[in-house]
Amino acid sequence: MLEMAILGLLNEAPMHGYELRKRVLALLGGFRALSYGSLYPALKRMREQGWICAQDPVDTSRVLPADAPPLTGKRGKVVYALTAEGKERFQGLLTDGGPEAWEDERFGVRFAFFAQTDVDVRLRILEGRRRRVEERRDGLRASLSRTRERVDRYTLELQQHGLDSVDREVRWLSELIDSEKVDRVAVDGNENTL
Amino acid sequence: MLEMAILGLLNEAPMHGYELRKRVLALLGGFRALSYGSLYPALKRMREQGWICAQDPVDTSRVLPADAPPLTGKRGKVVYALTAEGKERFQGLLTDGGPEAWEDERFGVRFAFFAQTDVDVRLRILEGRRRRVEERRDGLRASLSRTRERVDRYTLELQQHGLDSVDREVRWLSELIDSEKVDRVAVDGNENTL
DNA sequence: ATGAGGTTGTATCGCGCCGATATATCGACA
DNA sequence: TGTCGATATATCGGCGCGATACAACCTCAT
Repeated sequence: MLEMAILGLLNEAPMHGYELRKRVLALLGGFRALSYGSLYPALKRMREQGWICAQDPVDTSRVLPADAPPLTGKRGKVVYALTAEGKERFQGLLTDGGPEAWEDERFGVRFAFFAQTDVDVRLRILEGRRRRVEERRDGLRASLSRTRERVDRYTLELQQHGLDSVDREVRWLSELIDSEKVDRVAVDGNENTL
Repeated sequence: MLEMAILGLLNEAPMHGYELRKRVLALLGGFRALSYGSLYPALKRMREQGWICAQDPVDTSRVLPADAPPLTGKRGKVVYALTAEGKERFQGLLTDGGPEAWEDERFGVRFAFFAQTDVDVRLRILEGRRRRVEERRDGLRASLSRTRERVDRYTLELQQHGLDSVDREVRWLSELIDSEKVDRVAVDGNENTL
């Protein structure tokens, strides 16, 4: 969800919408897009919620000539910043390792801010995510082996490619989990190695 | 888009919504989901468009007792079938190799019905798709090499994984394209091999 | 210097799609 | 007999997208 991405980026520095969008796009590495049609409504919602506040300079430094046009727009740059509640909210999201954290929509954003989370939460989310993806993989595998003989080449190819993708994600997650466990042991100084 | 998936499946056999959903899920191999919140409105839209018609038996075979409850629901199974216009529409979609055919949302469905399309359209779509994915890959690569030194491990890992995914899709598409070209040469009997 | 084109920047509209939810029927099995 | 799970239809609120409009600014060739 956008909420966390916006909170996380504004937590680093105040920004206006346009830059926020570019940063989110870069952050997620193409995992998810972010259109203006989502961004501005989201900012509005979050302002109403009290997570963020908007400093609107309207560029009063510029003097308008007397015969200025109707100036219907008069939109100035709006710089957004986190409020105290916003910071609190973001910290809450960081600490939360609940099931929603490993669903498709949230996982990417969640992962992008892993550096600000502690090892236990990271592991919980990664393992939850892996279980989730494994379930999908098994479903796909079953469905594929059931229909393998009865469908045309392209349907097969598509399903196989889908299966390969989730398979790859499982492997990726497993590597990350292993790596986290090594780190944790190094930090814990060896209690319950499992 | 759902429209084509529904048309394509109903083109094989009439079905009711519930089964339609299962078939679409299996067809796309997890590429896209399909919730009831999309399905039923889509069916409604398509009925209004005249692509499909609904045979509603309402189960009149069953005799209601005189003291029957309000029967607020009284929903019977609705079997949907393609109309002549619907078949025409589906054929039109199959023949169309326009740019929308290789965008993310449509490509999966489009590909699932490749068996009913001819080689030239298949090649056009596959090559369009490859160009599209290559663009994204190059953008990602550039962004990654720009920021590589300035971001934390997890952001890097996420972006790298995203890049690997699109890279993999490009390779997949290339194999498919090669394979199509071999087939075409075999059929054409060798004119303009390129 | 002027004006064309590109980038920055804010904002809205319609609509597709999702998740959650409500409701009803049917078969299986205890 | 009752209850559970699968089958089945349908709606609601809300999010996110693509398209679009608008406006200010910068650069660069003419």
